[in-house]
Parts: sequence; structure tokens; C-alpha cells
Amino acid sequence: MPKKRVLPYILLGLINNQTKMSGYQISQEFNHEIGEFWHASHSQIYPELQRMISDGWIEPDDAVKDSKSIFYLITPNGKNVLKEWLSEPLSEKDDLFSLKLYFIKDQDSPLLKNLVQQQLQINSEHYLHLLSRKKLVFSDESKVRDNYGHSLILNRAIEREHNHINWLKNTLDDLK
Amino acid sequence: MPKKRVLPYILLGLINNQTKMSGYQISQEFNHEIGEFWHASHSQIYPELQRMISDGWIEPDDAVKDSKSIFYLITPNGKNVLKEWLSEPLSEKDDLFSLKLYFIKDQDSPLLKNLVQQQLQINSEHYLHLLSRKKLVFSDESKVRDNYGHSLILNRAIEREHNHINWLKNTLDDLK
DNA sequence: ACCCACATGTAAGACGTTACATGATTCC
DNA sequence: GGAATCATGTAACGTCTTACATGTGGGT
Repeated sequence: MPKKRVLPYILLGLINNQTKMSGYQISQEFNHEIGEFWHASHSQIYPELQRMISDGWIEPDDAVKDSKSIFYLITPNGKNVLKEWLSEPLSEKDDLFSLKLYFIKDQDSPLLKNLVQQQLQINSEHYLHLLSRKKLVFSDESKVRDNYGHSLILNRAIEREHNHINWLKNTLDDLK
Repeated sequence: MPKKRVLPYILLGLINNQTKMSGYQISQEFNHEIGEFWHASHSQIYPELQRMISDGWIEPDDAVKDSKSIFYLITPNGKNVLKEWLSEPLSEKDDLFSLKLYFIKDQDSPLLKNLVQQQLQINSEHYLHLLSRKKLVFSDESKVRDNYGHSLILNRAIEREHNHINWLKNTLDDLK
């Protein structure tokens, strides 16, 4: 199976969030908030927008007659595509958790709880995996001495997972 | 300036860590510890090893006459290249901190303290940046309600930076 | 008139993935 | 002898980056 593309869904999500966006505005977005989680250059964005038009996900807004910018609107079909993407199960590999959360505006959306629960599951398994690797690879102090940098980042990774799991649990409680 | 490649330095670091490795062994490594931070498929690794030979970074170990595997050793030149890469200033963009730590075996290496200090600087700046974005974008509660998912991950990102900074500070103290 | 920010687009090349291909060894 | 694993390599393709290219509009 070919690897699932992410960029078109991000563009869809951005247009959906703001109701109406130009290619230039989208490319600027990656310098701000969404830039924490993803990046795309304008040379990627413009052709992608054309593809999305031909797929019927978005359409140019003919109401605005600006000599410079072209604004795009999401179509009903596009709204469905976005919702389906947001509903797809998270994978441990590509880590789309934060990105997808960014596109959920409503506190009461069932997608929200769903995403947090899935991520909690993924992180819990990963946490246990890291603990077992630590036990295996750093079974005694001499191994730590001989691979000190490695032992540092493994401990850091374990702590990070621990923190993330706690945050996810707290967030889940707040959502209930 | 062309974007700096990472893969060859990882291969160099792996070979250096283990003294001697075959392409197959390297590809297996990405299924284990180093896989937390990077991945490469065998179809990338084999040609890369050839390039590294022609650059004089590594050399095949002729002492081992295995009908299957080809083992590679790091050259003195390769050792220098690796050390220089580890000494290059960290950038906020590509986040090579964990990866580079992985290749530092000695607790007393000056590179260790150097890396932690650099990363501390980067994370501290990023932390302040996130706080200012939060103040700007979520200036009142209605903005939070209207972009709930976004506010969640922004708060999560702030907490994560905070945790990471604390860990870096503690680690730095331990190193002194 | 000139410069700069805005705005959109195309082309070439680097990098990485999946798929294709081949051969040796080990285990049953 | 057949299957699975070990081991190396090439080919085709998709994605993303950098560079090239063009035009508009506002400020001085």
C-alpha cells in the first residue's frame, strides 16, 4: 500500500478552519501556529490546490474579484473527506495527533475524545516498550557507562512518554 | 545552501559505536534503539555505504572473509568527520539532539555538556515563543472555545517544553 | 521610476519509499 | 528439497526543496 499523503488534508483543514483562504495565506500559516507541526513551501501548495479542485474538494471563490489573490472554499464533498481523515485511526508511525487536534474546533466533537483515547493507547504501549528495552539494554551499570549518551536519551524518552500519558489522562477527564 | 544530509553521519556513528558493521546489521539497527529517532531502508543504506567508501570515511574489512556479509570499518578520516558533525551547532529546525547524544559513548566527553547546553538554549527560546503565541492567539476564553483543539495542543506543547527544559537542567547539573 | 512585499506558478534535483531481483545459508 | 531468513543490490516512483520565472500593487 502506498503511504498516505498528509498535505492535502492539512490544506483542507486550514481552508475549513478559516472558511476561505488563498494559496499565499496558506503558505504564511506554516510560518505560524501550524508550523509547529508541519511545513510546506508555496511550490508544493499551489499545484496541490489545483489537484484538490479537480478532485472536487475545494472550489475557487468567484465572488471575490481580486486581481492578486485567488481564494478557495471547501465543498460539501471536501468537508466529508476532511471528517473521514480526522476519523481514521491514528498510527504510532506518523504521529498525526497534534495535527488532527488542530483542526477540531468544537470542544464537544466526538472526534476529540476519540483522538485522545487512541493516542493514550499508543503512548502507553510505547512506554512499556521503552521500559523493557531499558531493562534489556542497560541491565547493569557498566552498560550505562559504556553508552552514556544512549542511556540519557532512553531515560529522557521514558520520562517524556510518562508526562504525555499523564497529560492525555487529565485531558480525557476534563472532556468527560 | 543545500540541506545537510543526516543519513551518512548516522551510518558513520553506528559503525563507530560497534567498531565493525555490515549493511544488513545497520538496517536491523533501525528496528531497535536508533529506530526511535531515525529510519532508513536497506535500499538507501547500501548505496550510501558505497559513497562513504569513495569518500574515504569507511573501508571494507578484508580480514573477514564471510561469503555473505560485507563488514565496514571507520577510517581515521571518518572519525574526524563524525566528530565534526557532532560538534556542529544544533539547529531548532531539524532536532538532532537525541540522535547525536546516541553516538556519544563517554560520560566525560565535552561534546555531551555542549549538546545539552545548546538544546537548553533552543528549548528556552521556544518555550518563551509558545507563551507569547498563547497570549496573542488565546487572549480571551471565547477564542479558546472557538478553537478548542488548537488550544489543547498549544498548552500541551508548552508543558512539554517546560518538562524538557527541567530535564536538560537536571542533566547538566549531573554532568558537572 | 524604482524597490519591496504580495502573489502565483514551473523546473530540476535530492531524498526516501516500495517493488523488483538475486543468491547464500539454515532449519525442518 | 522447500521454506524462511540472511544479505545485497537495482529500478521506478512520489514527495519535497531550491531555484527560476513572472506579474501586481503600494510606497517614496
